[in-house]
Amino acid sequence: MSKKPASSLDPVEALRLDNQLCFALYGATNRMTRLYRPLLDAIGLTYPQYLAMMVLWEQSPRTVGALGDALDLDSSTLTPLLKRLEAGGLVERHRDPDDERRVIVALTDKGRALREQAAEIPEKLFCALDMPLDGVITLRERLKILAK
Amino acid sequence: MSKKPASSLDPVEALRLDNQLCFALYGATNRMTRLYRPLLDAIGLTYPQYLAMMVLWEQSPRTVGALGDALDLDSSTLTPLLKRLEAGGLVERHRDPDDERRVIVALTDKGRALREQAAEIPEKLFCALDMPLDGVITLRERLKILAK
DNA sequence: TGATATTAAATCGCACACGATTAAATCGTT
DNA sequence: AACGATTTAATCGTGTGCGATTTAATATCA
Repeated sequence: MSKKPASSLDPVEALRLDNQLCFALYGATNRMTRLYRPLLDAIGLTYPQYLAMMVLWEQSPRTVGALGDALDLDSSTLTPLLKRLEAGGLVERHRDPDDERRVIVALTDKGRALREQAAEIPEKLFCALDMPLDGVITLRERLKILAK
Repeated sequence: MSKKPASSLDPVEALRLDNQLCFALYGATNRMTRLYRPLLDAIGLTYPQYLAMMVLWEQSPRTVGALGDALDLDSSTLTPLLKRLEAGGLVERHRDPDDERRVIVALTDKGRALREQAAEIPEKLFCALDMPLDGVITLRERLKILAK
């Protein structure tokens, strides 16, 4: 029973894959994306597009910057994503007349209507997760701390 | 105090961003990547490349398929990544003589040597995380369950 | 044996992420 | 007003992820 504590400075042990939080996070993210894919395919969204739509369903219109703050993404990622949502008729983009540097993103009727079709997704995903609710909540809260 | 339980079927509440495990996971993964970046830049690896190298430091050689099982990635992602590691002189790739369908990936001396430089990364990252050790361990174990 | 099925990796196309740079608009200070 | 600094998106290049297809090698079984 001479097992060293998990805070061991032993570099070999420290590098083992099983010990890595990063790897657990990576695997969990991969699985989450796979679980969402069939549900999101049905409404024609990718996973990041779905997250962006959730932000907009909470509040629209929003500037690209405000969207980026909510999603922790910058314009180099968001601009092409939003152009695809625009091409799909879900959002409109136009410069803010009060400050031409800003671009305002607003849901279209079609974008708002999509919310109804998306409404069943969280419940379906929870079932697919097959994890007790309190486990999900604990995990989510710890992840929020990690995400700062 | 009439707050509904978190398992509520109310679609509006269910879709709220704050309630989404997927979003917490997304944010945590983003932050983790940002924390790793400066550490990995110093040894010339990207985050997925670092994960692949960890798998190889545990056991080399391995086939592309075995690497994919460990990382939960398929050849369409791994092949280009491995070619970049090969271009950097960290691994060698060659067909398995016993089964020409397989490709064997093996660390080079340079690839093995990199392990020493990477040895300090987990400790540095743990410090950057600023989360108590038991919190990290609990989180990691719950994520492993999620990743199945 | 020989036709067919299966397996393993590579290839291709699309959609992120993100660092670095660019371009335009606004702000701040004098 | 004027000019440099800052802010905001967009653009560009590199590196993932992954579904779908392709190619080559091996396995299966009539």
